[in-house]
Amino acid sequence: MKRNKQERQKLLQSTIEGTPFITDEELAKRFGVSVQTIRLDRLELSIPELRERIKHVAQQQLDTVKALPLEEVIGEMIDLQLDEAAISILDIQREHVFSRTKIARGHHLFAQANSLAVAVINDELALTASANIRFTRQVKEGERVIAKARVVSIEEARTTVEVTSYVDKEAVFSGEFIMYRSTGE
Amino acid sequence: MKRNKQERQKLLQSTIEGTPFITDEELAKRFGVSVQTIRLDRLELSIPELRERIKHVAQQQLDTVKALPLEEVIGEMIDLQLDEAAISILDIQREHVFSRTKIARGHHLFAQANSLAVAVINDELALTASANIRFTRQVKEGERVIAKARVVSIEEARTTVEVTSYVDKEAVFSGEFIMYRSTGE
DNA sequence: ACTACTATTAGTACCAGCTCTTAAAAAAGG
DNA sequence: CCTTTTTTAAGAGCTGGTACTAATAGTAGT
Repeated sequence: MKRNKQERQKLLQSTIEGTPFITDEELAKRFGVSVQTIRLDRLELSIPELRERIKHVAQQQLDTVKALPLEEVIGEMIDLQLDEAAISILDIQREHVFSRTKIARGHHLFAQANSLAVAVINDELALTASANIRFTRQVKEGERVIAKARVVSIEEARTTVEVTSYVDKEAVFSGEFIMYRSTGE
Repeated sequence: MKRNKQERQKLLQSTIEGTPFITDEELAKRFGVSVQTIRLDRLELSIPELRERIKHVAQQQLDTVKALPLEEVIGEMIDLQLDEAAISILDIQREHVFSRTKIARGHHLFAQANSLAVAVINDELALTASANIRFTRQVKEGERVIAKARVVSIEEARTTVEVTSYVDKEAVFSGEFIMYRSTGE
């Protein structure tokens, strides 16, 4: 049953990926084989033992806890002149793309632009009222998106912000954001 | 040496908090006491053992990773008729709102609508080409947003999808998404 | 000095969840 | 049938502990 082994190992891999906190014993029960077989499989697939897996996950947490401020701004703000202009950078990583095509999902580019539009407003409250956006080129995993926001008009309670995002000087996204603002409330 | 004990326990607490991946043995060396003393201290301070500590940290990581937008669809899909219509639900929680005002950030509503527009397309590849959106009412933490997508026209390589999102039958967001589609590639 | 008490250390048995090794049984293929 | 692959078993050893018992050191009270 060569087939069975291969299939089991594939399943094993994805099972452990999905639920890394699983012991060999539980896996053995789930697949209807002995614990030894599971261990052989892990050996062949170079999957570390439970404790190592847990440690690894925890290590990531320790590493990223300080890097992830659950930001108000999506991407890294590198320039900000209130009511005038702002620039932010977003590195497209695995979590931003469709797993199949590796193309960035639109809402991440939107999020970067939108949060930049919010940040550039020099007021207590800034909310997006409407937006008109275009995705002009696909962005792939690994690319760095630079979003540039420019305030084009300030009216009573509305501000218009234009955001264009680039990868290597090439425009990939552009949008006009009508922002609602109010000092009170 | 009552004092010494108290001081050691305080130090122990902060040491473990700072570097949770430390064994009792290492701690014993660091404080110049026996391993048993460290264990007594942990017992008195209700500090769990190394493995439990690692597990705890990892568990947090796993929780946040799974809560983050790793999903292909933002929100929970509750109805899907390909190339026709789709409905999804998104509960607005703390991570979706501005911490100060508790108002949902626009890009989350956009993300829900956009990913719904992508999902309703019956094709290999579906990308947002452009969108025209309006935020018609603020959405607050705790509210449930129901997004309804409707395919309005299918052309050569473009499909137009209209998405309107509601909270309690009241429209909070609406958008027209021009989607690029292609069976090949 | 004797006693009481706390703090520390030591030692033993046990546990989960493994690794590593040797070996035998079972299944599949030629 | 024999060979090879796959699976299972059995045993020793490891880490980092828990739980429990007991001995020892130090300190204070009377």
